[in-house]
Amino acid sequence: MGIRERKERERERRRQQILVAAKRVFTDKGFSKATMYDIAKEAELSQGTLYLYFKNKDELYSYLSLRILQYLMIRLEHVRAEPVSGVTQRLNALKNAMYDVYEFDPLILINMFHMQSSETLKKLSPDIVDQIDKLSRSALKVMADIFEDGIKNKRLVDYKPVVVADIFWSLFSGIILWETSKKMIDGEKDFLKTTLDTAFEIFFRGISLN
Amino acid sequence: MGIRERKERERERRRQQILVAAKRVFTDKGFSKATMYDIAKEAELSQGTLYLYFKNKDELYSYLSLRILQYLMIRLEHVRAEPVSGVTQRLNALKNAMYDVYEFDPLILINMFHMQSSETLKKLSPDIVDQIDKLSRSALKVMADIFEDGIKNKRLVDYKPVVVADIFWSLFSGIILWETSKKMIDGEKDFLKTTLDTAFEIFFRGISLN
Amino acid sequence: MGIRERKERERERRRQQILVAAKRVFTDKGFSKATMYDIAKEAELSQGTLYLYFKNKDELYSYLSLRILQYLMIRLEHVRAEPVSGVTQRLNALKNAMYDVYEFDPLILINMFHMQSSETLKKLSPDIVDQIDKLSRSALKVMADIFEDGIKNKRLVDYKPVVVADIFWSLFSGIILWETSKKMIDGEKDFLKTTLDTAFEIFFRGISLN
Amino acid sequence: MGIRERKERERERRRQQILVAAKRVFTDKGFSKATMYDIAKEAELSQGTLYLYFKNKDELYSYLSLRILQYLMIRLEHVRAEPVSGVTQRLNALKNAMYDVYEFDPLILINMFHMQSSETLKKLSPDIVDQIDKLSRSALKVMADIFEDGIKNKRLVDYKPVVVADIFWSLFSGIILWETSKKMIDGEKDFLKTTLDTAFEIFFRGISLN
DNA sequence: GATGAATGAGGTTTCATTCAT
DNA sequence: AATGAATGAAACCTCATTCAT
Repeated sequence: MGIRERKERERERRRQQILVAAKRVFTDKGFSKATMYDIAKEAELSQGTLYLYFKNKDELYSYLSLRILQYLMIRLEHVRAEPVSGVTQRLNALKNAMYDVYEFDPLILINMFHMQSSETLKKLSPDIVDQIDKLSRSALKVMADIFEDGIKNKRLVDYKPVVVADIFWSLFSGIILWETSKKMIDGEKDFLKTTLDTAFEIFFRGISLN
Repeated sequence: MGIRERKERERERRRQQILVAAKRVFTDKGFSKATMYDIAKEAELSQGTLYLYFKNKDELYSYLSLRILQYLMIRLEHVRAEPVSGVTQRLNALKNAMYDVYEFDPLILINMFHMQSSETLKKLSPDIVDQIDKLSRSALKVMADIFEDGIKNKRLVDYKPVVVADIFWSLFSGIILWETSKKMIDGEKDFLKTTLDTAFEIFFRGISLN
Repeated sequence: MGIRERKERERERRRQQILVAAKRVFTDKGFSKATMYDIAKEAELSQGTLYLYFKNKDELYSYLSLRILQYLMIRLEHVRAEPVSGVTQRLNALKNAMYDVYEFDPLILINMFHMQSSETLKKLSPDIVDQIDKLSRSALKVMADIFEDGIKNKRLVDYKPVVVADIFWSLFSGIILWETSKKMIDGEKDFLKTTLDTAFEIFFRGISLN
Repeated sequence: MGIRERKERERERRRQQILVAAKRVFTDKGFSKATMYDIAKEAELSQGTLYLYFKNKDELYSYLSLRILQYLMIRLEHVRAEPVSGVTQRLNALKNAMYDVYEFDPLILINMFHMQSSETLKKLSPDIVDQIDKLSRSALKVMADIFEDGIKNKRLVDYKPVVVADIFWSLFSGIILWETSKKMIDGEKDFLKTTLDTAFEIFFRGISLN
């Protein structure tokens, strides 16, 4: 391994260290109440160092969204790559993938929508906006492909695959957001997993033929 | 009408005027980038005046959530109050109610989740936290009642009504959030209504017997 | 006097108060070592208040240049307005005007050239760049007019009036800069006035016929 | 050549390399907006290395002034060393020397005055302050000598030679500063050379007898 | 000698909130 | 009741300088 490569790897490790710290802090306090100082402290680095790895607070933040999308993509590829089996198994695999995504970062989705303000988007480097755009498209595409399979095999209702994928993803994130919100407000017990289970069941019934 | 009452009414009018302005500004810039100055200007009032009607920025903000919940509640009551008819009609009425809520304030849901940060909740007066809590419970309750009806009549699958209501609400807000987000990022055309239609169809298929 | 007018006047007074403080601080420390905190303290205001009157540090700074140009302009108008007399008297009046400008703000010229970095110019509002531009043109114009008079009357050498004015102004500011610099470096006594006297004498001899 | 000497020479070469880069950067951005990183990049060295050759930013900066003074000194010595000729030829030679100085570094004079802030001077090592002091004195001395010659020969007006030299230098740097400044602000064409010509002509007329 | 990642003090700037009018 | 100038704490961010490699 060349020296240059080692450096690059070291740099990547640092970025991850910062992202992990940032995730904790953002999750805990939300975007606007979290300060760069908090994140630096959590990462056991100085504030200045954060700026060596991320252009500004907004950009650091968006890399978190990117990260969860990347993880989602990896899991979805996995589902797609599995030896072809029946629709039922595939939908099941899809469900499990979503559970994993949730485990990977149960709270970040809450803040993920912070990015939508166009004011915020303007400050991001086009590169990252582009990446986020591409990744979410790809992820949706993979999901759509899975549904399309089922539709072609006359196992699923003939909706547009892209729309079904959109709804699937909306349902998933909507539940996480809402259940988390309820928990925050009245400290209820964590019914999320059960709710998610039921939701998937309803959804799959809803798109299945017979 | 007593003088006291007139004053109270006047005061309420002012509050609404501020809330309308705040909605526009928050929707446009997101919570953290919106300033009290922006809101004051939009409301054609001074910054100081805002504080005569709302304790602080967080509280002003949460009244917006309260407002949409109140509207939701009004529409739901309406659905419940309708002369009892078949499940299909009631689900249809429910669907229409949701469209109305969306028309009433298509974007505020995006920011509504800002509130969930427990740091934010701490700064709100207990009174408003309480109101939000009550209202969302009631709204969910009405929805649950509607589903329960169908379940009792053996027209709907025997899930827990509360859970079905939760999922229904999550699906609705998830789609709004996601579709809006897509539109922001790549300026796609507005497919929201169609997606929402399909989503409701799938959902209703999913919970229906036969 | 209307209330609006009074407010405007009050606002102008505040601006001047800040400019006076800023002049002292910039003169004392130079542009980059002077902080907004220093200026605020000197003006007995808070840092935030400075930003109510000036967009940023660079802009606050440039208003100082504007101020000296305005004073220069006033004095020059005075010279031009004087009942027409011989060239000698007018040049003398011009000389005195320059002495006054020097008294008005003996050190600010040192820093005035800070502005020239195009990086700095970019951050200024076009309005102020425009004003500075116009004022310095006008001032140069008045000087050129005076020289033109003498040239037409065959009392001065036939150089282009604009160029003569440029040289006159350069000589003046060059001497102030250089003498101040010498004083700073080796604390020599203040020969500026004498040097300025001799310089003007040489210059006037240099442009006079016979 | 001993090894020690070779090392010293190598070290000197490096210093010059840094100074050349620094000149470019300072000229481009002005003192305070230029960063050590910018300079290092321009010099194709690392930031740390700069500190092996110069104590700090201020010191690096002042060596640039030193450098132009050194060049000025070399050219002036040349003028003085020329086989004695008439005053006219000598003044002409002096004029050409100044043109050369201007060619050597047309913009650095703008920033040269940054140094005058006493706050800046305090941070410089006494050594360099001393050198700058000595060099500028010597340069002025050579100029004064030339003028003294003319005065003794009854060709120039009997002003104090030192003062005449001061004025000459002020005129020169004043014009460079002012013309550069005008060019920056309104992008006018480069009349500097012409203006400089006229200025010298006026100055020489002004100090000449008859 | 050279590097450049890391530091952290300190700068500029913002903005929720207050309070005299 | 309404104002809006003023505050000042605290945020983001920069950058000269250091030091382990």
